Amino acid sequence: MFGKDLLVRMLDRRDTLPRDEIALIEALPVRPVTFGPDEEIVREGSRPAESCLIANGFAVRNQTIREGRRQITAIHVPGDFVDLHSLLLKVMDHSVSALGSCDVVFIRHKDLLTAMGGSPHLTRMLWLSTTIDTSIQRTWITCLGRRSAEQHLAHVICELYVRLEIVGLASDQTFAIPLTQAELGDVLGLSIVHVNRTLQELRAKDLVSWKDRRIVILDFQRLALLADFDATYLNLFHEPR
Amino acid sequence: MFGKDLLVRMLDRRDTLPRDEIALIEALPVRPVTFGPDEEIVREGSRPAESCLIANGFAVRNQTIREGRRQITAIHVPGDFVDLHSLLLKVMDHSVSALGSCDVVFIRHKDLLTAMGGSPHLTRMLWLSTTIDTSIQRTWITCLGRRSAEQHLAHVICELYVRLEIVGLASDQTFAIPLTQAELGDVLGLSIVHVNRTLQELRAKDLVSWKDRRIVILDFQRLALLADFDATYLNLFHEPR
DNA sequence: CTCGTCCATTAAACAATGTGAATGAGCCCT
DNA sequence: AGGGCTCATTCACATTGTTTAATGGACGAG
Repeated sequence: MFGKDLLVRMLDRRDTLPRDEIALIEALPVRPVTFGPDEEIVREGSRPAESCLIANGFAVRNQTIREGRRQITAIHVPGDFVDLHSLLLKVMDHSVSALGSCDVVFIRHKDLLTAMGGSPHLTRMLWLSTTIDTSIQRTWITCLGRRSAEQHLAHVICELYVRLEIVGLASDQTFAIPLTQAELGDVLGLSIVHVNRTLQELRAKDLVSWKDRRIVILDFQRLALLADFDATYLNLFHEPR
Repeated sequence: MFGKDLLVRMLDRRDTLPRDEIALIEALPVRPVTFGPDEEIVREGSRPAESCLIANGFAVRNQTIREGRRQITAIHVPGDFVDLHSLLLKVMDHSVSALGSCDVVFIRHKDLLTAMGGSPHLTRMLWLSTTIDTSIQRTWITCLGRRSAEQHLAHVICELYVRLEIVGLASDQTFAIPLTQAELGDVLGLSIVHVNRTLQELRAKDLVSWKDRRIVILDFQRLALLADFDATYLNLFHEPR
């Protein structure tokens, strides 16, 4: 529990985790904390001695720039080891904050190092989880740079659906996520007004419905085609790593 | 040599590499290959059994989208372990190609695993190198999403200068890089025409000169201020990792 | 030398996106 | 019921960026 089961599920989707490695993860001491909407989980500029794993709810990473504007560089779902990289980066160059109410568990770097010390494969699996994050970010770069606002939004919706499905939080073409249009703008790099316009376009084409924090994908196939969505980057292959 | 000295230099800038770990790196068998301009080093969709390190020259990662358009998601300089992540990702979701003439060395995954097997710290240092890539990508996302074309271009120039300085390829506010305006457009997510306009703006402000594949930064301080450039994300801190 | 090619540059029309302001729906608080 | 909030929506207009096309310089091949 405490989200560690979801982490195992997320990793096990990519390569079988042997019993002893699962045991190492389950044995990690955790410090559970619940954050309210918009509360800061990890502060920019801080030097964390622990990493946090999402047990329930959502979190975003954001970089702030001058004049209070910000860009969300990642959306994290339950099972994501949000700032595992702080283990290596030491100083946070961005912050992590809760999207809606969010339960996380903190795990000390010290304990992580101990657990990984005896298991090169477990180390690689955790490394893999950061690598998948990177892969997602590459795709976001492409969406930001070379796709239209409409394609980009469609792409984000497809991605969230697939990622949430892995941890059992999406099915039947629908999922819940507490994302306002303003926050969506910070994800897409668009103004609120344009997010709204873009959302209308997808609605007009009967591709999605987005209401009361719940998204329904009316035609995944057409949505994915419009977005040019190809799930390869999510690394859903189960194989030796 | 073969670029491994640069890799060591790049890592050693972040945490002292003990002699035995340097020896492990130096002992890695390499397969050197030289690529011509625009040649593909790693192909999208392939399943590499080796990772490549840049010894000399530059390489870019790019994702292609419909109609031959593309987005460059990273620029790699000598010393960069370009597709170290293929060790874990297995299937490439993007390609890597040479920018100008580029010498790389390929290192078998098998040999990397062996070298890392006995050294958790070396493993972390290599992991760190992929994590720095991620950090750079996060910053690119922010540039794409929330900064003006002018700021974005200025930011890229500042970043390249700092990164090249580490490996001794930039000094006195100048460095050479074989990047055409079309390619720059694929980095910034802009049209060629707009890249040109944006470059003119920086020239008009006497911030940079960009001619014959050589960039001269006329006023780093003002350029960094304009770009809102903060080098924290490049992790230039030397400390235990 | 001359042709062809690559690259940088410019112009003008057009499309995409941002800004600022106003409105209304829903909801919590009292 | 009323007030004050957040959020979604819409409008008019400003700004930024794209597209297409044309031009000229540099350079290598023949």
